[in-house]
Amino acid sequence: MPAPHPATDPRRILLVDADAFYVSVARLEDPDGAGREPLLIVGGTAEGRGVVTSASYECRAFGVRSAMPTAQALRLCPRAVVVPVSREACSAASRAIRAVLDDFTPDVEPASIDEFYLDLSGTERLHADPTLEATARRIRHAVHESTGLDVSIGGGTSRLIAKMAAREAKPRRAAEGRGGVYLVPPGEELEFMRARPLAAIPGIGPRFQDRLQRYGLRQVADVLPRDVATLIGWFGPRGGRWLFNCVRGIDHSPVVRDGRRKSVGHEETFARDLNDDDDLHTELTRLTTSVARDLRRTGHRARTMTVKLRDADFTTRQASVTLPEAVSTDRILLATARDLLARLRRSRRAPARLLGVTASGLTAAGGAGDQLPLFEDGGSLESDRDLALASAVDGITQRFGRTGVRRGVEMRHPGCPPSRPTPNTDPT
DNA sequence: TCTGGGGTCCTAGGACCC
DNA sequence: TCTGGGGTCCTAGGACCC
Repeated sequence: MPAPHPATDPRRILLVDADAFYVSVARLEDPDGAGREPLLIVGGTAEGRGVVTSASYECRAFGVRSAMPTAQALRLCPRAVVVPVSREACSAASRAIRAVLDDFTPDVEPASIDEFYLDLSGTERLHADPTLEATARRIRHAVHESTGLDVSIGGGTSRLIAKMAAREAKPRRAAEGRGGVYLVPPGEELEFMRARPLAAIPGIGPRFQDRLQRYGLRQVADVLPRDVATLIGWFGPRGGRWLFNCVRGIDHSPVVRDGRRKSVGHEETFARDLNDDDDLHTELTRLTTSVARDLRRTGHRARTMTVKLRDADFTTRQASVTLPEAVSTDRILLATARDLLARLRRSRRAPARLLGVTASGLTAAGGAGDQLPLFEDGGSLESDRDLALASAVDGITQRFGRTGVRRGVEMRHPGCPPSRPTPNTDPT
């Protein structure tokens, strides 16, 4: 088989994107409840501060969109039913889709929980399909057979084109049923792009749209007549060049198999703002131990910790610190998080609506660079005892659930219920 | 309308080193 | 005593995506 010729053979990229993913998973999980409800919203509750994670196509007909406050969504569509969906079920569904895609090419890159890029370049003979479209249809069928989920597939010579094409493949209305396949043939990228608004390009959000409009640019067609120098003058070397290529459908970024995870974090918006240091401390402990557990479960250590605080007025601040070595035990992570929270509270004391903890600068536990002797006496931040304790706690948590082990700080207040303000959003 | 939770990537300034 | 420039790391903030 002749090797593919990058200079002459166009790439064959697909974006496989699940339709109404969270709603579909909720329906599969509860066929007799959510499964029978056409007007379905996954997301926060009406009383709470939640937003819509995903809405059924029937709900979208009322103007309901994801990221919209749930209260607003219910005003638009009062008969909608709001349900939660478990994070585990969504992860399992995502893995199940991934497993099907792996049968078609080794080059699968997850872009989010419900989106995957595939590079099918050079697989023509392998699949023996007459066209890329035929392969895409087989993929849709295989995913549905195996998972019960519907996907829409966009395709073309780059990730950018595949992504934008996928939108064209989506079902517009519930009546149209399942999504489909939309491919942009090689050579027709410019024509495909020309007809679209700039806002449709991934990476052009509200802020960039504002800047573009200041120069009278709303449509791809408005940008096409401008030369690179002009665009660089307006949007800087990076932004200008990027935009120049984008509007022509040019994107050379590769599909990368299994990009390494860069960070692990958890955050929570409280049902009511918290201003008491003990309350915040309790929440910080809960979030940090949970991050630590995920870190160990996924075989990571982290060098950088970040604590995020959103004040009642929605001002969001963060503090971070990089440790001399990568760590993964509760003791060090908790001590670090506490320092960071104290720093944020010192600079401004306002009721908090959200607290978040993120670990980044990840390294594989036991991998190269892990546990370098840092101090002259050969000591390190975490003792063997810390590590043994952490793994014992993980064992207990796994067997008895998260209530099996509680931190001392939670037990210090016997009068309080187990310190967990009811999360008002769905657990995804 | 009153704004979730999971992420990635980029920028800019300052520290520090050569 | 004053002065350069490049590279890397760290921190804070922000845009963006699903």
